[in-house]
Amino acid sequence: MSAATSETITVSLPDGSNRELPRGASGSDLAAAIGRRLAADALVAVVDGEQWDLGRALPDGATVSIVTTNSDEGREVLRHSTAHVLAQAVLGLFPGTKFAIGPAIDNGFYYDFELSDGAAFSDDDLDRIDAAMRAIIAADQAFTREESDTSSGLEVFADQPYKREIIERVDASEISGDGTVSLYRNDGGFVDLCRGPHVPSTGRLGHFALQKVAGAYWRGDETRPMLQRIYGTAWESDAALKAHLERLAEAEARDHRRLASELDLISFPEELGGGLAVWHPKGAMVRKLMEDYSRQRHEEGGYQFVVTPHLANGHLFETSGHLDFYRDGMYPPMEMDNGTYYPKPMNCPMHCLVYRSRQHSYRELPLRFFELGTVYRYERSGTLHGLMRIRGFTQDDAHIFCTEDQLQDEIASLLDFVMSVLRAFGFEDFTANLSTKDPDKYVGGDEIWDKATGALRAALDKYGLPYEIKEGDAAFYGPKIDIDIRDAIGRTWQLSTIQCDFNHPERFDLEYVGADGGRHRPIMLHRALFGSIERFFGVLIEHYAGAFPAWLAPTQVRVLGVRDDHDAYAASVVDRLRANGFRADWVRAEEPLGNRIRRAKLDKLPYVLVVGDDDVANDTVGVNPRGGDVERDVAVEEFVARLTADVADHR
RNA sequence: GCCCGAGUAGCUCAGUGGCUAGAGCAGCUGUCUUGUAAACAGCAGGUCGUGGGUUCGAUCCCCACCUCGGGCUCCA
Repeated sequence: MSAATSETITVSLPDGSNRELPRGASGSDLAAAIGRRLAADALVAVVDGEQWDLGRALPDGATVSIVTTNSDEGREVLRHSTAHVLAQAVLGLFPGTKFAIGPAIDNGFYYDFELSDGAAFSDDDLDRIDAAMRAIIAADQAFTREESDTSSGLEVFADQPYKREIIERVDASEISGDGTVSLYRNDGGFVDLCRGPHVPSTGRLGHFALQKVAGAYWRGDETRPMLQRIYGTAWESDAALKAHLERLAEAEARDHRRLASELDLISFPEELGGGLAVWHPKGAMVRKLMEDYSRQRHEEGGYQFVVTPHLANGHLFETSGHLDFYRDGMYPPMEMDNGTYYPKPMNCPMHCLVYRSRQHSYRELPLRFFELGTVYRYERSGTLHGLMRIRGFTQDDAHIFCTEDQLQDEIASLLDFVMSVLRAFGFEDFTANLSTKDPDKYVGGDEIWDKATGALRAALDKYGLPYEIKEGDAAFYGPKIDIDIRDAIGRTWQLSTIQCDFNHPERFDLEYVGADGGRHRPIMLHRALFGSIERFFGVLIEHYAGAFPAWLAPTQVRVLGVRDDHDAYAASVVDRLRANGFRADWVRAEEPLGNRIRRAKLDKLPYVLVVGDDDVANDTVGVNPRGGDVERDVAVEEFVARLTADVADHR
């Protein structure tokens, strides 16, 4: 490092080089010294790992990098500053509004407000606010940071109870602890309490869209006031904004509720009650195929099938602890002549009863029980969402009983099994979370926790699955792995879970007889793979945009005669396809061929076969595959071979 | 549960304090005999979410309820 003089400072840059600057130079000055492009794109500086406004003077000897618009960090700053402009616009248009917090979130930002007299924003208001924001941005107002002690901060926000509450919390050392808060002032008299940093001036913003208004509790706490939240999205360029809005439109087009209705898969009849679905023939066929595959894999994987009822006497859930820990998620009890019964919210207690029905030897462990078990959980009405959050659903639930020595191998093979099945359904991109012990709330000894957590981690490492560790996030009864998949348009869904349980074996007094002749406690593993069949089906619909691969498609092939005198041949082709185990149908030639093809395409069938004079003569078909080119004069046997290969390869 | 929004034909949606509430698609009946994403004609289809109120008169205005949709961790 070169020596700094009283007139200069030296900072080091991310590439390891040093740069000398006049004393008092700011992040902006540094960016300008490096290059004009950088100066134009610069938003904030990162000084010794902390984000600073560009205008702050850099300290001598600091490590500094410049955050530009085209980075996640840069977009976060853009969004935060846009939220700030939103607040300025709202306070200008709605005098007397109390404002709360306005952070950047994934892909956007929000700001929470309380309008006077408990009023709410309308869609028209959003348009007015949008216009006011654009005026503030056009004025290119500078964001000016100032630090103040908490007492003067409280004065500045004398009529802003939410800001005061935040300051008081800062004062209580919950956030910064040094007794100061930072304010940002814009031209035009707007001042916000804000940790910062912000872009240098509002002119750097502008590629934003306000999206929706929603209610949100202050601090997410339903005992506190309901605020009006405005959501928006902001990007570094109009092109990026447009791309994001197109992604949202694509997600909407794939919405499983819309596709399930269009493709006649399932419905949610009002008469049935909220959060309950009926499966129509086509949806039920896909479900059957999912279940068939699941059962086949479990059978091959050494699982034993068990079946348990939907109701149980309350004593069972006292033993399992569900009535103590999970009562809010359970359906209300039914009083019956010999006790109080509950619909089951989970299958594990029943599987413990199966285990306990007789004595077990260490020689039979690990024991793997599997059930497609339907459970009922009370979800609050506002949280229900299509198939993704539902009140009655079927888990592909396995419980594995093993010895402590088997834990490591069992978890490793379990993870292999889960991943292999998920891949069979067309998912390729996975991440995992490893949840570890909450030191304030757990059962079982530290030694077994360490061992189990180590086994989970080793399995993830061995498989090469990227994972994050969620410290203290485990349930009280044991550590767990959750597996997220990434779908065709980049969204992630949490599906599978592998959980260690040191509690149930204790509560149900489960035992096995060891080689030493003594009684020992097995360890229990919970494993859901699809999670819920309903939810997994919803994810599949969205992943494939309703166009199921041939092995899952409710109808794989539709055969269409060109004229009605080809119908008999079409029917005979269908018979041959069915004889080969395929799901095929044909449609009478009453309407023009083009229209019948169109309907088959709208139904997203993998194959349409068209048969005419040539085909009748030569025992061939014209193959029109989904998303491919038409091919004429394909021998029926040849087509059967292709479809067989598609199904075998899960295409 | 709470805030906001919505509920009109099987689906997607127009529409109005006042004659008999409309369209497209789907459905049904005919006609057409078709070679790769929309043939033609006709018919039928509605307690305008449910209940109450205001009114001479309500699908429309008011109230309640039901259902659906968006949101309710992201820390100034």
